[in-house]
Amino acid sequence: MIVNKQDKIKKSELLSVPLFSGITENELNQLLYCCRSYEAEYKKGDFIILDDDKVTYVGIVLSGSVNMLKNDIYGNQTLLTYIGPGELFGENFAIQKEQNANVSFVAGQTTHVLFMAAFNLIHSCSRNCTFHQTLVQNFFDLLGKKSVRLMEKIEITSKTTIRDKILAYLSMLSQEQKSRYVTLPITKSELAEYLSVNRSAMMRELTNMRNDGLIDFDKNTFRILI
Amino acid sequence: MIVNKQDKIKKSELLSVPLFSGITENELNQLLYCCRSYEAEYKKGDFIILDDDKVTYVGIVLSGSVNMLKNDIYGNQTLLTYIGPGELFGENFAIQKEQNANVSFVAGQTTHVLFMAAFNLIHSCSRNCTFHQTLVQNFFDLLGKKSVRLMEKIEITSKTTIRDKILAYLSMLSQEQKSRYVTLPITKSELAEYLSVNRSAMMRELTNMRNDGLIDFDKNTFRILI
DNA sequence: ACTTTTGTGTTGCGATTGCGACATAATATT
DNA sequence: AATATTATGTCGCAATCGCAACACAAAAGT
Repeated sequence: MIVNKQDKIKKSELLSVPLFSGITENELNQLLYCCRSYEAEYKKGDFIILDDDKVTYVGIVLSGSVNMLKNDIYGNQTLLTYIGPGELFGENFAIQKEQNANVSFVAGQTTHVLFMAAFNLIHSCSRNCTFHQTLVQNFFDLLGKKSVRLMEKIEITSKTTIRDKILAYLSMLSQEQKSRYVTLPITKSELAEYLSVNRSAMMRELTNMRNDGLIDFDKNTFRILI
Repeated sequence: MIVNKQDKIKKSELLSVPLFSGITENELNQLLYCCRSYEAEYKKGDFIILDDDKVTYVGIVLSGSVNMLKNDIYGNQTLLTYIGPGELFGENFAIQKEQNANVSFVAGQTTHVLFMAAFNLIHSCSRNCTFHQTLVQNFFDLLGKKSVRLMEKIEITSKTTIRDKILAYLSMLSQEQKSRYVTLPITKSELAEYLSVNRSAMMRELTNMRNDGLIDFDKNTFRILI
């Protein structure tokens, strides 16, 4: 995880962000201006506020990670999903307006974010820039991925036992990281929250699974032994 | 729930679909042609296939409902969400290409669906129709709602006890239907599946809750007594 | 009208889980 | 370097839940 110490990230790095795939450096400059974009850095635990009264922004995680939390009326909190580098958040501007979804975004670690005005991003500007087609397509692709993330979480938490939830989660990580050695992108406590299970019950089950020869782990590194 | 017996639904009814909000009847005609749209009717339990090899279509539920299911590699099935009149499904065309999400759509009852080519829907056609701005905006709003639906499910299933899950679910229904008398849009068996709990355990808890004076119910009608 | 399938409701039992309490390790903060 | 905070690991106990099995009602298909 590389944290950029400069105020502004290099253009070349921005070009590798999925949202800008197929966009040239020239177009990117126009685009960033068009969408009133700016960058910000957050430390672990910082709340990331999206609403700027008049303009609604979407955030793109450049480095680090952002946790998406939902609070219910009783004050309970659910970790909906976490957003990694290259991914979008806050793109559901419809939500914020129509109903109070009580979704909040919190930096999971030191995190660099690029903000852009959502409206300008998806609508052609007066100059009818050529890249809007590409951009809209990319935007939809990212939305699809976000949706997949939520569905993954549902699939995982739908398992009835803690053991099955852990296995489903590790299996997902294994696919993502293309290895049977996987590194947790979150703390074990956060994992328990993500799986919607009691933390100590999860710890107990983890050691049971190790004793049963299903998995092995040390700190945040896990090995899946089938 | 009105099921249209005709082959084609009236234009005036289509205009009331959220995706077409702000679109004139004239524009709608262009649009439907542009997007190679067609209608289909399904009976309860019918699988709805979206992939048409070359063009990927999105579906709009005109009447009835569609259940969105996810199958894992072990053959387990999860009811991700259900899609009601005016709502979209299959819009994540990015998903089907990039990774096999194993999502399938099944009619929950007699259901009328309008299909449209997704690409043409979000991209301006050669004639640069004026309504594309509006359409893209509507599309995003609907995607946001879909996302909210998934988050709702996560919030509900994240509760630790069956009782809390039921209460969270009924509270959501109550908000939707703007009444403390609510009608289940799905069967009780499907509800258990949606809540990711054992059906008989859910039944037991329902009667417990009735005995404790929390709720009352008859068939598919529930009353919330706080 | 009859049969088959699907949905509803109930119960006992054993397994799993949440909870609370505690100790220690690791990380931040000053 | 000292202190505070957060994360990790373990355990006993009581509550909850999944499971299996059954009976009956409702709906769908013939």
